[in-house]
Amino acid sequence: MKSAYKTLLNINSRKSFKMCLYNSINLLKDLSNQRLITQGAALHGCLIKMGMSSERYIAVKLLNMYLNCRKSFEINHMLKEFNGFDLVVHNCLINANVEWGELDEARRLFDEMPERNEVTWTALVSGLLKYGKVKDAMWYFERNPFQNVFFWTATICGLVQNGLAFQGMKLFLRMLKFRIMPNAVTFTTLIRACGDLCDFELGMSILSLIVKVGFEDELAVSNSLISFNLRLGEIELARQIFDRMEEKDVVSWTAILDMYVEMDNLEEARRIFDDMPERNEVSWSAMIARYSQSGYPEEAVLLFLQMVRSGVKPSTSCFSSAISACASLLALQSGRNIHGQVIKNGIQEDLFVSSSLVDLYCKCGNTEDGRRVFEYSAMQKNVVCWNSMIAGYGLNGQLEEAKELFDQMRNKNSISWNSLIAAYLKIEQFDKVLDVFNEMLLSGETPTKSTFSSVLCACASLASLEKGRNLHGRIVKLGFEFDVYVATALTDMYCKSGNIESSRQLFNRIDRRNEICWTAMIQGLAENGFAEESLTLFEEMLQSSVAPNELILLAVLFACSHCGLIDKGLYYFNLMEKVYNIKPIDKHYTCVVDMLSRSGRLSEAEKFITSMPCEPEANAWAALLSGCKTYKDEKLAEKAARKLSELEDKSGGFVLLSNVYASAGRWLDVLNTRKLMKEKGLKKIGGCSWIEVGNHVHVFFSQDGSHTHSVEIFGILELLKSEMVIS
DNA sequence: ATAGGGTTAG
Repeated sequence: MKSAYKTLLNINSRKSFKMCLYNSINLLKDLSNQRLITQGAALHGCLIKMGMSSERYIAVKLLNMYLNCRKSFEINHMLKEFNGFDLVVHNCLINANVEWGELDEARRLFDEMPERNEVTWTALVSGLLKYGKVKDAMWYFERNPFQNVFFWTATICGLVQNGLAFQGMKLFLRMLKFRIMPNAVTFTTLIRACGDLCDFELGMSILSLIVKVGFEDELAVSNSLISFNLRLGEIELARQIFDRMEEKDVVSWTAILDMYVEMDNLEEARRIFDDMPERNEVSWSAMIARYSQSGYPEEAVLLFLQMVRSGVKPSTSCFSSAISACASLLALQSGRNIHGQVIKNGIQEDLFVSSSLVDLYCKCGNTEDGRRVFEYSAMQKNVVCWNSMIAGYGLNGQLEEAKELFDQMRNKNSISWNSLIAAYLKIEQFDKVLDVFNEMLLSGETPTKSTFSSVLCACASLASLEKGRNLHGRIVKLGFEFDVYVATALTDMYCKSGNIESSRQLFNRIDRRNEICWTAMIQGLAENGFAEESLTLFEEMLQSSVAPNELILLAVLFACSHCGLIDKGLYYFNLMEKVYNIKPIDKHYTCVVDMLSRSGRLSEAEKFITSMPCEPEANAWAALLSGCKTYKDEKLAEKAARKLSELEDKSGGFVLLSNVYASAGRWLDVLNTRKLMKEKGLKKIGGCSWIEVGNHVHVFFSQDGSHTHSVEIFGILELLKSEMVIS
């Protein structure tokens, strides 16, 4: 286009007037579409010089260009040139107001017009649909006296874009009854509608129509068919269509890029991206988004930087994907830099951009800046923006703020509820999790898979088998039972409530097991005393394609320790770095100390704990101390207790130590230890147990008052005792 | 008037 522009400016008078006029109009259209106002104004100057600026077509195109760029001074100047507003000028104004989102003004113009044509009606109806005013649009639709393909196609398309694919299809049938011939654009819209409806059969009937009318080789039609097939998982068909296309454009290439993403082959997608004959901002944004969504945020940010460096102006989509990638990386500084670019580009009110910025600041622990972005984004914020802010407060444990915002929300969706539930889960207010879940059900919102995974997690923490079973029932009804996330949460819940049999049954029926669900089962078996089975399962996992992780090895070591399989435990521990490439953390070392201490290999345990490359946890010393108690090693016990009291201000170590002294008969030391505890203000925390009756959890403490109804409970107990004696 | 790209929860 640049060369066309140069040629035109260098045009000399020998060229025919008509030719020049034609070229100018096309060029103005391009400049206007690309918002190249400087070049446009220069061309305007040339046209004035050549005495062509008041030529009717040219003048209209110039007006359109200035409207597109919202240059009010030039717009007013152009409007003065026209003698009164005729139909065409009026249509231009309506289109521009729709573009600016000034719907009321567009409607006012429409109502004022002395005469209207099909363009006027199409502009108004498609404008209303663009801003979601479906009812109003359909009111005008029924009253339009002018019928043509453009009008019908625009309306069908508007309905589809508002998520009303079925209504769109119905309108298409009416269109056929009116004997209006669909064109290629109509068909691309219809194929998209079939994709929205996930209806392969319907898509195929539309395709048969396309072939019948002879549009199957149209570029846009083929492109829409590629994405239709991809959406329905027909990867082979998508590929076939792409391969047999004679002409391919950026859209085709960008669509086929998604095919490889669908096949989990990001390297190949990247190769397509690098080898594409042409790229535009959409191709860039597609690739950046795919990296970010598929768990490769570093690549997403790198590609974004490469895009900026290569001089392509990032679109708002690129910005939101790049910011989201920074959020996953917790890269606050890079995120701030991009935020600066956002402000420079004047797109801080865009809801996609501001939502991802809110998320970025909150994920990085800065809810104040998050709130600032939230406040300064668009006046009419959408659900996503609100949800990001609520989830952000939740992530940082600011429950009051989250709840307040949640209560202010008018249009909540399931994610809003899930965010609040997750927030309570995070601060371990498990009862609140269940309360909010009940409120959610009462409000009529349908729980999703992630709702269940959160609520089940709360049940597992409460070891509330009754509620967990209840949820399981709902899950079965909704058909979520074998979703990996839900099934894992269920498995974990049953493990934590001691119902290992149900866990096993569930686990065996999960087909695509990920590392999280293996961890849950291996850990659950180990903690419930099925250590050997747990290790067998671990061996089974090693045979599958899932690689072990930190947590699984922790569970494995735990199992070995509880099974007395010390050498096996040490064997796995040694494999961690060498074979599985996992650097042991303090928790793994603690496990090994525990393992050695339990079996009485105390000096080995001591050697191990002192040669650790990282600082031992307090629990490691506690494990050693506990071993000392079992095997009556007072000297080592004193050392361990000292270390333990240096690391944490809890009573556990002192209690253990005094027990060690007691079993050795050193009563004076017992007294001294107790005294020391008192001086430090430490008190032994009593154990507690609980039982669930009906909908209520009853907690019993081993020491004080124990239960609000303990007098009655003990009374009944005495009564039962006497009954038993009598019978 | 169209086909390809965007944000939030687990």
